[in-house]
Amino acid sequence: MSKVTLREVAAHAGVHISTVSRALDPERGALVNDQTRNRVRAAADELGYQRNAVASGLRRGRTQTLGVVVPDLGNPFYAPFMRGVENHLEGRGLMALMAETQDDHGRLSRVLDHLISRQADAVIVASARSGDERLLRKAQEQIPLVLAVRHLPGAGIPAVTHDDERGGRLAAEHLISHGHRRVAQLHGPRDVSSFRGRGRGFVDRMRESGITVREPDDAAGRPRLEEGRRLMKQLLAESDDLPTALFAHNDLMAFGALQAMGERGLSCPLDMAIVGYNDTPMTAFTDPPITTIRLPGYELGRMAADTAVSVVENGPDELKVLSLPPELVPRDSTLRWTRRG
Amino acid sequence: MSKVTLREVAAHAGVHISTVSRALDPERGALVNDQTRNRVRAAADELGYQRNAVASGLRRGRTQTLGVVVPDLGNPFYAPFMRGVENHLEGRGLMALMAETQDDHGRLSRVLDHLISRQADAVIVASARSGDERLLRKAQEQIPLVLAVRHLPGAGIPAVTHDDERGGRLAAEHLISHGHRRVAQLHGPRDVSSFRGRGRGFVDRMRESGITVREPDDAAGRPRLEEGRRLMKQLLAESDDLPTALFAHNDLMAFGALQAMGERGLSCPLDMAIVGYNDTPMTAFTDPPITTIRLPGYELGRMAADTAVSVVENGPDELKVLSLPPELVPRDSTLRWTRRG
DNA sequence: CTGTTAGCGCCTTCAA
DNA sequence: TTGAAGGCGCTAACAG
Repeated sequence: MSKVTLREVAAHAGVHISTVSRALDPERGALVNDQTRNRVRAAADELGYQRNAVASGLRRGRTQTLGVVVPDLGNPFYAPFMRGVENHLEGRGLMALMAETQDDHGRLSRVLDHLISRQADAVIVASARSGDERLLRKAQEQIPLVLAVRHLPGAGIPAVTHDDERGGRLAAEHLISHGHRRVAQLHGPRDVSSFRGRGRGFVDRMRESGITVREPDDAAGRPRLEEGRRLMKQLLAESDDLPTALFAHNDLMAFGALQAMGERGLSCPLDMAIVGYNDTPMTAFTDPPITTIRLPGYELGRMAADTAVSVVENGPDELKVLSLPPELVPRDSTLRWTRRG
Repeated sequence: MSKVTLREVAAHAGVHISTVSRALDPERGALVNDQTRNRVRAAADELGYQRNAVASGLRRGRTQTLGVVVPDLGNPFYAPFMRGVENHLEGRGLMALMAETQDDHGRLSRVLDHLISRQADAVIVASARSGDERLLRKAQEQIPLVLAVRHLPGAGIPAVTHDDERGGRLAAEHLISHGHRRVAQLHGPRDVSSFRGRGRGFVDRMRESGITVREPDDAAGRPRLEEGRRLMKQLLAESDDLPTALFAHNDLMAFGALQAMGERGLSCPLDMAIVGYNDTPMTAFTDPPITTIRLPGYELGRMAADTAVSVVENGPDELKVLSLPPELVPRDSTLRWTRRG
């Protein structure tokens, strides 16, 4: 493997290694005589020198590395998110260390320890849940943190999130305007602020129109397809007086609900309309295409990365909290009902 | 930030720092007296010591880091792949540095340089294309490489791939058995071995049954939805004598083809049957659900990570090349045609 | 079993 | 503008 170090380059160029170090660093290159610098660069090129970022990181105390922690890489929402992060880092000489928590507190703890040990310059945490506050605050003493997607209000950590409550209201308004009065929701895990926000917004807006939102006894343990299916089955079993519309707290749960309906011989939107959340790419292609609230993953990723970088460079800003607005994307899963109603 | 180093722990425990280093390393812990070790551990816990992995990496020449390079994080196929990698590393104390190439040669080159500079212990390359051989061979002199998903036969690099040619044959057999005799394919980028394999297998098998495979003049520049749509439009425009079945080289292109059909008022599978490739999760939910060839992303990710780890630990094995078998997943996009035919 | 010594490769004073 | 020296935090070889 490569053993070309500053020493070899220095010998080759006939200068001291500290001169090479300076000449090869864009920031300090100006401190070196033009001729010398060219000579050094030529030598470096010829020998195929590549700076050892580990040694550099140790000395400088900066590793040019960001940790990115997501709950579930299997959730298609996080692909654009990671992409947004990566695209923002690429070209800046930074790279992302990736980790998944499976919404497990212990795992989050281990991941953070790991990232601290590796001296990541900052960590983007997209998997925060209530109950993680203490852990995160403690971690923050060791390493700059930026929350993304899921907020943790009051924890004093900068965040790049999304107005979930407004999203819930949008879903409610859409259904109300389509004439629905018997509605239900499949609630995502209650220890995640995003789902609480969605639920609150939806219920509040419905209540303003005098409508009570039904829910299965359970909330989802994980915001995944199987849980959506399970809850929907429960809902369908609970009564014959079925709701005419459903708000699922994310698209995966909406798919699960769709499956459960299919298994019972019910069709969407005729028997029940469905609104999902996230605008996962696949919602446009399902049968029927699903009306959903757009949560801009790519943009959130970019902004989270941007915030993290600026926190590293300028120190923790005055607790920056950004929130992107939701947007309703109407599709066929809420379409036809009006024709009947 | 944390400044607890071995020195502090040593002082606290009243021993030399090298003893602390030994006591805290599971591998060398046995070399230390039990009492001493306990004392050291207690001190470390009390002070909240966390080993500096950067310093350790510099000294040991091992960073416990793997690079993972994929072509496109937006392609849903790579989510399970990355997940497989991550899950295999988690628990082993390794982490993945993630990068995307967008199928761009220059970008791959930069990414590899970066990973070399960061002293990753090995790199999993899932974005190899013909034309990258020289680059990759050169990189391999500096850092162990493992190819995943896309093979580069003859480059002398260990690989964890999939039998694409067999997959293409499976697609052909399925269509033949459904009575199709006029068939076309949407070819993925020709500089990627996987697509060449799929194309070859499909065409060969069809030829064995005396069937000529039609293709639009172009191949896809990128294996993405828009390209699938574009090619399909081209195919539909080229003649009135439309094929009765289509093989798209991946699911995204199949979606694009489906869109193009919809825009022309054609329906699948009645007007044309479609077979995709990858078994992306969403293929089960589209309208119609798409028959596809399963490419096991999660398993490939795990195996690639496993291979990379073993290459790091045991040195480059005798050019290990693993290949997982494909499997046809029949769904509705090829269903009804038989009822007519 | 524990301490001493000598770096890993780089960057940053400080001096010349 | 360049060189010399010291050390980031850790570990490996050698002594004792």
